[in-house]
Amino acid sequence: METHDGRNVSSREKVLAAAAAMMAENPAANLSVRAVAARAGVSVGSLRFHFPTQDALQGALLTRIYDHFFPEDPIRDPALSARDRLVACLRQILAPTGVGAEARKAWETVYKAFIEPEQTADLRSTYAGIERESLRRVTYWLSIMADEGALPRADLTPQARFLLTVLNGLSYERALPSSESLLQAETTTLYLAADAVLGTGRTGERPETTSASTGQFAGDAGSAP
Amino acid sequence: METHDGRNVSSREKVLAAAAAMMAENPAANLSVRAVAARAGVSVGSLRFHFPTQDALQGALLTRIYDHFFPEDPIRDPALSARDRLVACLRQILAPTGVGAEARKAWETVYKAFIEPEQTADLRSTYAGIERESLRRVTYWLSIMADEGALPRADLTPQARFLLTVLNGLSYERALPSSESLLQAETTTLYLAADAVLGTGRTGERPETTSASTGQFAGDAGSAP
DNA sequence: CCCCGACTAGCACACCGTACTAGTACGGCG
DNA sequence: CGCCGTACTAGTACGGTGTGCTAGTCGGGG
Repeated sequence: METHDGRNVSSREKVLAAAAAMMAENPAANLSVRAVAARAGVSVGSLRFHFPTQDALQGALLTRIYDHFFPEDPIRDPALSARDRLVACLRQILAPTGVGAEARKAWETVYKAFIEPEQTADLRSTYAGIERESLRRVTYWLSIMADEGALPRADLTPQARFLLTVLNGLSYERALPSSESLLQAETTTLYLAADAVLGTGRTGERPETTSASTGQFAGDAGSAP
Repeated sequence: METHDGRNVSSREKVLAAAAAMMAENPAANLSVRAVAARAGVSVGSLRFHFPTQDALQGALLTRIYDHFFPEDPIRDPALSARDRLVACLRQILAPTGVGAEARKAWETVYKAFIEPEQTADLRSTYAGIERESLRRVTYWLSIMADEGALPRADLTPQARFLLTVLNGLSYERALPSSESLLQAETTTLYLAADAVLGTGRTGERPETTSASTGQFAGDAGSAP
């Protein structure tokens, strides 16, 4: 916690860890400046120094989560419930999108590649390949969960397509100028989508069951001191 | 106008009118208690008396506006089931997107308006207004269905946001070169999304005592009344 | 008559995000 | 060595939000 030793791990990291932990305990929690600062044991001034705006905090937290949420495919992780695993996997797809300017850059690429140019048969087939690849990946995850009985063994394509649509919407919203906190909205939406496919968690239910999953990465981040 | 004549038209109506006017002038405007009260020429206390919570104000305003502008919203069609009505309403939002080249054109507009240019505060607020408008509309639909008991009465924002994300994903996919039959996939996805928020369509489908009293708003500043 | 309920006004409170200032530790430089 | 600039922290202040509480006004019915 020294002010200026070689590693400035002190405050910035503590804040991030605290915020992650709070998110883990309750995804709907309000990550207010003071709450996070208190939890991290730093002052709001320090927090503001490292994260000049609330958006910055949320952005950093978002990238942190997606960065090392899980290095490899968490689909088989036995420590996680089905819906947590599914959400983690979906986040894997969402991760390369990035946030903020990065997300906009990604969308520029997509736009110039597939939407702006003339729609030739060649272009179509190229995109069809990409789409099929994502679809295959999601379907693979779903099939594993179907094996576990988490959802009925039937044609999983509609569900997979549905999830892909949600992911498309989310990445789209990442590129748009959203003034509101992306973090919570995105998490909630992901769990809603997972529940829709898995049949778990009726509407009114709170997603507090996620503490297991997010808690893991939170502990990872906060283990510094 | 008098305080207590037969009709209490005085304050309640003035507040509603003021709020509607403010929203008409600037959809991105923040309908804060004090701003609306000042505009209406009443005190925040009076406003609070008629609309005990901000949600109540927004709800009343929402019904008023949409009843006036969209009298034949399919949301009221008694011949349709809840999920059919919801899907029909969602299609209303999706409709202006168009399909094929038209959808790409629409997307180009959005791209050049909100993603490509520099992200100024002005741009942000403009988009925030649009987003909030859509969110309001969807929330309105959901609130009606909540009145019917089709889904638990709680904070409908997450669900509405979820549906908007799905719509965003769908309109995005309309712009992309998709070789397969868009219509069927879209319909399936829409119904999956509707089922996700309504809780219908699942194999088990237990009516289940909705945990209405859940303090699902632990995140809501923690000030539980 | 007086009292009661509908209504109004206004302030107080807790919380939010952000700006700003004072103070402290450290490294480099004359 | 002393000095200064940089990095960082703490604390406070300001304007904003939604909500609760209390005192006060009005009109009509016991």
